[in-house]
Amino acid sequence: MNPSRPRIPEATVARLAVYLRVLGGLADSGRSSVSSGELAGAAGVNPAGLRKDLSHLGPCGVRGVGYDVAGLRDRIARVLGVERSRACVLVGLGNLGSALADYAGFGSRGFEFVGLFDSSPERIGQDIGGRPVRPLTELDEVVATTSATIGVIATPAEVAQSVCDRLTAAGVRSILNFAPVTLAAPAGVDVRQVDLSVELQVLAFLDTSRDSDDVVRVPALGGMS
Amino acid sequence: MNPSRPRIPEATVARLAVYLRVLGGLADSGRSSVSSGELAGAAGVNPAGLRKDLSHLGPCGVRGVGYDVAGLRDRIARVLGVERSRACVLVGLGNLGSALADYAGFGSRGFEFVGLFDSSPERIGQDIGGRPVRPLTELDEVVATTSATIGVIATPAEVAQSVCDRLTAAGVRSILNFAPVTLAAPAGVDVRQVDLSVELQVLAFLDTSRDSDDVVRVPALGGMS
DNA sequence: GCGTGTGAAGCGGTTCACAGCA
DNA sequence: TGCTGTGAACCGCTTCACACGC
Repeated sequence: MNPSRPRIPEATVARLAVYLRVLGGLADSGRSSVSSGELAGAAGVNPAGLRKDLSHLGPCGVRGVGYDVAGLRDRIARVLGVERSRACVLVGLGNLGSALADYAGFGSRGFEFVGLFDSSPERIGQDIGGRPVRPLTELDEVVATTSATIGVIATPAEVAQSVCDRLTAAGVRSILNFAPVTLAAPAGVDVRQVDLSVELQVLAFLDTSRDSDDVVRVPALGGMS
Repeated sequence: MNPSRPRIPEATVARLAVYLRVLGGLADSGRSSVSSGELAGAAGVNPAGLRKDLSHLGPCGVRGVGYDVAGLRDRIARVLGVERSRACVLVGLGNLGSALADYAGFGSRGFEFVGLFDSSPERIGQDIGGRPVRPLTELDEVVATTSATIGVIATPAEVAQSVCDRLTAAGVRSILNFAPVTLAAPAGVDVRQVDLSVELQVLAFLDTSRDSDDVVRVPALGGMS
């Protein structure tokens, strides 16, 4: 009865979030319909792959025509669970944490920071993005009263694991971790890791191997006829 | 003759960067040797998978013993191309860009920001992380004189594509993009996308589907003997 | 004996080609 | 005719099991 039960591959879920962003832009500019080809182009993927992704939601287009922009957007939002705003807590308000707290993009995409936490006395009480920074001791209370299920860690690496422990103890079930450490969390808690250095190092590798390849680069290019 | 020529899978490259981080920590704490099991545990992966990953670099352990911490670390660093510091430029010094420019972790992991750029007059001239913010007009010159091949985009979405165009025109070959848009770049230029909203939305999905699954959750748990 | 290195099997995701419907 | 929806082939990564070497 529920078409999303048979499980959606995680790779597809990540792309659905991208489609959602593109569809939002199209809707804002007044478009009412798109083809898989156009949508795929804007999202940077293969049209057939996009249709396969959408097929996990059940039929949602019109053959020979395309997809209804607003309808598809709402459907994806519902599947992702961001059709209404979700409560998040953020721990660690250094440069990165402050940037996240201040980032307007989250609010418009279905996330609201209902609690900002730090352990440093000089940060507590500050206002960031219109919300006060609280001491970590209030974490349990805030998570309980707001029913927040998502936590974001933007602390130094050394304390990230202990923050993770406190978040899970407080009832948070999903964690986005920016600290450069691999976190251990109880079963049933999802942890996603964003490591900025890893991203740069992958780029560095592609960069280096591209350079080495240049030596053997195909010289085939003698005019085109 | 070069063991890394047969191409290393990108998934493996990303994990190599994680191993590198873990090995750095082990070396700092004085450890001289590790087994695949221990290293895999600390990196959050399967031991057999770790050995398979390392096999792409050619034999680099001692059978029956394990891996030499410093030796493996240096070898991975060389393969990734971060054995010496690499020059990067950063465009966009809002909250996120400033956080990145200020992040000490990059310096210790083989990256140096040799140029910070913004188009906003009130940001130009500011010092962030000990470096001055310059106008975008100086981009070509800085890229040329420093031979920077990596660029980081932390601008608003609206201008990200034009910044991407300028970076590639200036000679940058690898781009890390934080703006929530899909960039189009010439062939031969690698673009990696980090979209914070996408990460949160994937978490939201896992969160929602976990909740639905709870209804059918295994009640098997009747003491442990 | 122990832990690395690796061929082989297994699995999931991507691509293709075409059937189906407006 | 045009574009969606999808079964099937294809490809690459992950996992397993075991041979190899200290």
